[in-house]
Amino acid sequence: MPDQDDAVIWLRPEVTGRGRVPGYSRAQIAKAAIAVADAEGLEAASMRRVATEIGAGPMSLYRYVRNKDELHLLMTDEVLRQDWPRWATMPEPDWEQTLRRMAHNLRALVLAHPWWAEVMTRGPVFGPTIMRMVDVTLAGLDGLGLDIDEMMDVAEIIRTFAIGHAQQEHHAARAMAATGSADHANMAPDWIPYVMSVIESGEYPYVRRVVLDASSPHESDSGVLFDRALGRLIAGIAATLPEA
Amino acid sequence: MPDQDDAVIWLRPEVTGRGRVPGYSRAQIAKAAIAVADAEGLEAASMRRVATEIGAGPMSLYRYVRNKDELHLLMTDEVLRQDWPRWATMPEPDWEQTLRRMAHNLRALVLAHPWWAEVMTRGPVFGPTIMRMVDVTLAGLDGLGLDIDEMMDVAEIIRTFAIGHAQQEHHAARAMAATGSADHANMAPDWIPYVMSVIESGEYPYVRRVVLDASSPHESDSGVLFDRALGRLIAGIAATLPEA
DNA sequence: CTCCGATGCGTACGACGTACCCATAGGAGG
DNA sequence: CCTCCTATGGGTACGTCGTACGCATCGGAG
Repeated sequence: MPDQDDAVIWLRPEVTGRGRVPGYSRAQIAKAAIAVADAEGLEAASMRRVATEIGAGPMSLYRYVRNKDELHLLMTDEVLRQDWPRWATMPEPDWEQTLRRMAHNLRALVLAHPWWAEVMTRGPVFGPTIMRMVDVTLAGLDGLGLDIDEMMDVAEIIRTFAIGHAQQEHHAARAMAATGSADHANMAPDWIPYVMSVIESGEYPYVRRVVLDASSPHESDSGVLFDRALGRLIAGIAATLPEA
Repeated sequence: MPDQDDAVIWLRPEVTGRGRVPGYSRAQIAKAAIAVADAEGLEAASMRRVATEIGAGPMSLYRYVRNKDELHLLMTDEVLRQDWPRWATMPEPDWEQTLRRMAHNLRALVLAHPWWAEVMTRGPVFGPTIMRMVDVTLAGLDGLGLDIDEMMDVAEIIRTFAIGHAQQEHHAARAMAATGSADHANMAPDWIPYVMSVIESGEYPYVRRVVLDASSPHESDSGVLFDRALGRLIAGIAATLPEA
């Protein structure tokens, strides 16, 4: 895990040494915001909500963070920082193994914190641990005859795939949980009648097959589906390496 | 392009035949909302804003759409409907060509309407044209010995990759445009000093190389980068096909 | 002890999503 | 033709949001 001092190198300095001592910490704020987002979604992690969650006034967080977007960056970096033990032993000597581990780590993060994918894909993401992750990944791709742009491109492909696929897995799992449990009527998805009308219209034969012929234990082996697709992607990358 | 009547099969019926005749149309609302989102981002396409844009009152849109989320679904489907000529001639006899065209179409849509990727990845997306797109894609994967789950999985892999990669391209292009044009000081990215501090800290050698050694015309050939990565992915899929 | 800079936070403004209600338009049935 | 009935457009209102601004207060530096 990166040093706690890394938090000093943030968009704003943690402590300045002058004036009143802060009553909260960025890590504390991030943890509270993460808890809210995990339980109720990213949009629930608002400035005011997180502030009241830690017992602070509505405007107090602005001493630690400039925007709501910066709060979300803080949360995103903190999540990765808590997961850092999985990354600390990278890169592997084998570049394929490095990419595999990176992809599986990202997938696990998205499944654990679904809002994380939203922040990671909405725009460029910065933070000390994020940068360290990029550095580790690129280090694992060094010495293959790729220049820095190509290395970054390969890393981005894996990153995009892993986060996007995991996000899709999460949505599928949620949809199945919502349709399967009719007893939990509180989260009955409102698009069910529309999907029914679609498959009854007869104009979408393949969509109909997807809905009706889907194998039930779809989620149990989603991990191996992910790994299989990842293997295909890595094999494709290996095939176009310079010294292959 | 799908029939305009397809709009009738929507989450709510377009016209009921009784009572006062509607003064607006879903297509009109969607077009206005798309214009706003293209110009100022998805979060600017609010209920009130779109309503005033078409000269309606704050609550009038709720006669055409149930939620803000449903407005975004409407926009998303309308964008695809306008792009439908590119899809109407699919599927190709060659499944690889079908996937290639699908991926390139999705990429073009994301680059033309960056907010589109956000809606497509935030949750399950429905709509008549979306369903048709899924149907066409799955039709292109029929007869390869895959069951419907595997066909859907292959399509999702390509879809996830294309949208995610295009979204990343867009962010990279925006970042480069923002840093390159210092004259347009209105959109000076606020993370520049942080990135500078990161590469000056010396702790992130590869990030430093990415920032300093990046080849300038990064965006000109981003299309071929996309196509190369897509080719890798398709080759990987082809290698694991049943009758290969 | 004094000072001064940073902190915590109250107030306030505009924008948001949307629940609720009502006047109204305009085909359907007479 | 008139009447009725239903769906429409929209006004009002409530709670929440991000955040600009200002002020009292705390506590280390001098």
